Amino acid sequence: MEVRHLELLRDLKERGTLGAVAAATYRTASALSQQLRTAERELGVALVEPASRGLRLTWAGEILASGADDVLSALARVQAALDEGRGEPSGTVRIGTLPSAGAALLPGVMARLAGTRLQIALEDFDLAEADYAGRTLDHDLVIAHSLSADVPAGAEGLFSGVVAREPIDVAVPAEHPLAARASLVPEDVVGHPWIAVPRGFPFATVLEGVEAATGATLERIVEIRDNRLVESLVGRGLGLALLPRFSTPPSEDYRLVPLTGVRATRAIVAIGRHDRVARRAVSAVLDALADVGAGLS
Amino acid sequence: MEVRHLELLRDLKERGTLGAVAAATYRTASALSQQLRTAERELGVALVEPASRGLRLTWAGEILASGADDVLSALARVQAALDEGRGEPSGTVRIGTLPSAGAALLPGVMARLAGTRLQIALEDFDLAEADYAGRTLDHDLVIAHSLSADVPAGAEGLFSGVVAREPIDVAVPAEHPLAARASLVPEDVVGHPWIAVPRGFPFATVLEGVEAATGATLERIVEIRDNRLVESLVGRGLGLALLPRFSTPPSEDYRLVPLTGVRATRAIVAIGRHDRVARRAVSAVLDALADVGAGLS
DNA sequence: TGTGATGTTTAGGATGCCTACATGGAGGTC
DNA sequence: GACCTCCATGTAGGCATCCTAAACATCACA
Repeated sequence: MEVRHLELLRDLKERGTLGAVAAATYRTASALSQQLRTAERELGVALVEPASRGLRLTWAGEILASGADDVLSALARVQAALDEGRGEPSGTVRIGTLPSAGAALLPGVMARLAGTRLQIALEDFDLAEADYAGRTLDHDLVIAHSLSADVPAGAEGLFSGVVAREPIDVAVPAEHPLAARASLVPEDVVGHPWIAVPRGFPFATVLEGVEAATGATLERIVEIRDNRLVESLVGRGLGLALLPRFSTPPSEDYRLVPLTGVRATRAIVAIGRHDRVARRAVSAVLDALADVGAGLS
Repeated sequence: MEVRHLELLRDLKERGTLGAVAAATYRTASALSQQLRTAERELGVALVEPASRGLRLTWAGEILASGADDVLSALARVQAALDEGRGEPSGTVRIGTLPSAGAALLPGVMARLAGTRLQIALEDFDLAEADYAGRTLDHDLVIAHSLSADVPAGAEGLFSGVVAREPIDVAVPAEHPLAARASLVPEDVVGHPWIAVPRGFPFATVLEGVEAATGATLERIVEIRDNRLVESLVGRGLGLALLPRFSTPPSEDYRLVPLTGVRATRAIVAIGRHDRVARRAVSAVLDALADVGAGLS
């Protein structure tokens, strides 16, 4: 019963194919195949079986794969205790983030971490809510968001902590009749053209909420993912759009007006695997995130 | 952070010297010394330091040694889950026992285990209560007893489960005036010669309880450890003695009379290290022990 | 029926773990 | 103080293990 084998089975379960695990761990598929063989010989049980083009875990493989988390977390806790005793945490923390929240949070985090021995490796990606969880395979911490709950879809088994709650406002062109309003309700915004996002992407549920509340169907003139592009389209007066308050820069071309009467808030959530979050360096970054997040609202 | 190193540090902490660990794990001290060096190089911290003739753990070594239990227990739980799925447990369970409780319990346990694939390796030793805990290093399960609490002295960090509660009776020679009594109180038994046990050994606390309750000092004509020897001395009329009810055979030469008015019960307790008790084979034996123990009272 | 993706096999090289033996220091004994 | 024992450490070499590279086998899909 070796930790290496448990880890391999867990990775295999998560990444699906030997090749993917091999690439992620900088080894060859051959090495992993041999490790699986060795583990099966030592334990006397089949751990994987061929399934279509790839492999599937047997019941025994499943047991070991799910047990791996406990073992690796225990190991990570020991490492954390050691780091704790050694003083200042150090090392590189790999962060993946959705762009808007990253823009709002990470400058502050980096500033707070300047002068420490912590390094940040940053990557950004714009995904559907449910896809952020998968990126925790490649990053220690993933900054995701959730429109409906405090845990993003798909992140149920992971560590997750709400960093901030960000209102989602209606971006109104400066000359638009609604631009002077202090706040808007769903009935105000129907009948105007909208710059929307594709289904499943951020804020789509808010638009659907507006439709559900009014019974109307919004006129979606385009479907755009990138918020900068949305901003410039709104600025040119092409229509209304939804934009997150903290990460949208002020502009003379549009105004952000709060939307009430439907749920128009997203939770910005940091998610990660338990064994990685247990690292002292990672939890230090998490603290910094929470700090900066609290300062936003 | 390798499990092998954690285990080594834990063993070193428990057994005291590299040589003792080497003997217990069938390796040379040189090998272990090299392992310590490797671990220190990998972690970048000193784990041990010379102290008098041997080694002492540094603060970092202490952290890893205490973290080892969590990690090894997690591993053992995975193994147990695997065994569970595989059906019947198998393997050898090493039991150490105090002789009297072993005599009362183990025939029943062995009978219950006949026909399974479980093997029992048995050893017995007569020790002071506080010394049983140390034997869990060499046995999966140690059957000990406790006169005052439900956990034997020294076994605080270990798994422990009460298997049975055994009354300690007064063994009275058949012709003795007290032999016909249905029960005795402390006042009844002072003024008679006693066959006692050395201080710190089983039942000594009961005798001290009798003295505390009456204010008298008992006349101890001998101090004997072995219960069989005590039985024969009582049978010859040399004096009164304390004997455990379940593990003392009936005889025409003496009678066992219950003692009331002082705590005269011992808890027969199975103790073991968490990672070993997590083994499915061990917990199966534990179940059998509890079964047999429940049948005694 | 090819073509690409996937896992497996084999051989060989690098690394790591362990034993045997020699060395050095610390305590205890006469 | 000389000697002995216990304990840890250093060195050299054997052996197992883990990995890579390359060829192979299998399956799905077009």
